[in-house]
Amino acid sequence: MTELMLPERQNRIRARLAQEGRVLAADLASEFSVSEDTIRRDLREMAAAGLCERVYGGALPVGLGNTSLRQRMSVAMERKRVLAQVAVRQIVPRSVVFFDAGSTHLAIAEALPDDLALTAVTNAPAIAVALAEKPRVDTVLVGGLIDRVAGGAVGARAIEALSGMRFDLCLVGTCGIDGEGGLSAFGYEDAALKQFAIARSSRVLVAATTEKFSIAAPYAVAKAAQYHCLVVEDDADPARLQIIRNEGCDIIVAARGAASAA
Amino acid sequence: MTELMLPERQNRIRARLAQEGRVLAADLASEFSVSEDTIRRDLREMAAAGLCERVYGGALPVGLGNTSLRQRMSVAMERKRVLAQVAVRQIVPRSVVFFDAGSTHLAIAEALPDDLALTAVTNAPAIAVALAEKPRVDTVLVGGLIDRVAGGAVGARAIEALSGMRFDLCLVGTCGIDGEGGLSAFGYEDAALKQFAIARSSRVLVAATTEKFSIAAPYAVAKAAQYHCLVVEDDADPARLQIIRNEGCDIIVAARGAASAA
DNA sequence: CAGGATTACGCTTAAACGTGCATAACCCGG
DNA sequence: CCGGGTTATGCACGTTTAAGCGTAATCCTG
Repeated sequence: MTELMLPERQNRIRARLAQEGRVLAADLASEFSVSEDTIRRDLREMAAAGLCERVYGGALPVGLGNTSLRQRMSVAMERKRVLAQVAVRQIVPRSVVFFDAGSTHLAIAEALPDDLALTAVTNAPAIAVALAEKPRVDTVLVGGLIDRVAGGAVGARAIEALSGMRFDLCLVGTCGIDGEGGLSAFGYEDAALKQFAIARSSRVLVAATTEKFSIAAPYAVAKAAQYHCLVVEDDADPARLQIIRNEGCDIIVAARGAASAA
Repeated sequence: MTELMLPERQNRIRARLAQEGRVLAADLASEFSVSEDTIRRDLREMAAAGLCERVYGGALPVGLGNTSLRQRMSVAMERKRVLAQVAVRQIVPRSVVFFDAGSTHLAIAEALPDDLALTAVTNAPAIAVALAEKPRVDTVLVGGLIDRVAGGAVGARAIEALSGMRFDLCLVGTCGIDGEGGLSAFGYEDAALKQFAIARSSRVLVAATTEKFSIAAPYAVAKAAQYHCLVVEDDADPARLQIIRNEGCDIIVAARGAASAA
């Protein structure tokens, strides 16, 4: 077997993932005649780029049931709940709020108090289910083809459905935040929908767990200047927050335990 | 059987849970060639993540987050699962299927086998969430204002979204069945949506628990001649079934215990 | 209420892991 | 041609993880 260049190797790994539904680090190492270390590095990179999901012993393709929202819900749930507690206070009664898909927003939907009257619009079925529990919330579902990874409807139909609406507040999710506070997403259509929702909202709020700061996703969604409020955890890097604050964003730090604002 | 990685194993357990309604630790251990201890660990983790309910000897599925739907689920949960097992066999691979809102259809969505490829269209967020767990199902969400009672989107926007589609199979719910097999619904808009979906489907299947035969809902949806197949429980009144059969419907009786049919 | 089945818990082992570092290949501006 | 810088890779190290085993506690059943 002729020696492969790095991108070739990663492409082959992707192909095998798609074809066989899984890859083992040891297999790949012997197949490509490289050390398992190298393979692990590849898999780590690919996972960071959203091309696969890292598991012990190898990797699995994204969205094979393992990336269900419910699964993501189970990781860092506690942290997301803390963010949600704070974010909920930013919602003014009787306003029209867009809930973007995402586990953090699911936590926010669950955290809504029972006496809060609201018109909620969402493209994520799981969020719609959570909202149905809230007696005073009218829920509008945005239809379209469901993106497994995003966990919500995206694409032309979803955009079309949004085009007749305006929101008082947009809760937009992000897959990664760069140094200047720029948001990015893993999916092309997902990114487009987020941009569209932002453009139709008078106020935009982003809630992000700390790990989002070390993830770079391929598709840009918005710069810091385009959203108004960022809710972060108390272990976020203050230097980076200051940069974003300088762009004109309000930053709310959700302290664990006592959820107080700054 | 090739050795499975941890997330794969847990996914399979989930699949079996959804499909068979329960799992036994001992069975899973021998099936996956791991110790029961490992299986118990899996089940414990899954239970902690809210993916199943731990019981002595194995685990049971846990309903989705929706309370009202969940309540309805738990009432006739077991009966609906039996209906679902039978109804699933009526779904031909690679077809386009409309799932009307309703707890019975939620049970059907959960009962879909993992290897069934399908395009599913639904107006119920809870069903969309269940479908998202199925790796080979493309899910299209029908948007609109959510009707709390029906548990799905209804009204003008939902109708509009449906108007560009045609279905190979329509799983339509009913609130009541009258003496001649006529279907009825509690909601005006809900009834309209059902009629619209039926009109756009080449085949229509109704799954109804026995209590539906003694309920009369205010809005008529369809007569027996308009649907092709009715799945009922084994305690349904044969005389009434015969009347409906005379209208030209196939009737499939789902026997409890042995869910075997042609 | 006794006995077998099932379970949680702590411990152990081997595999897989991430990291830091060294090496070698390559690129590119002098 | 040459020397600094970058990149891909492999290796050694200590760490983490998954899974099995033994034991004692717990649960069902008759």
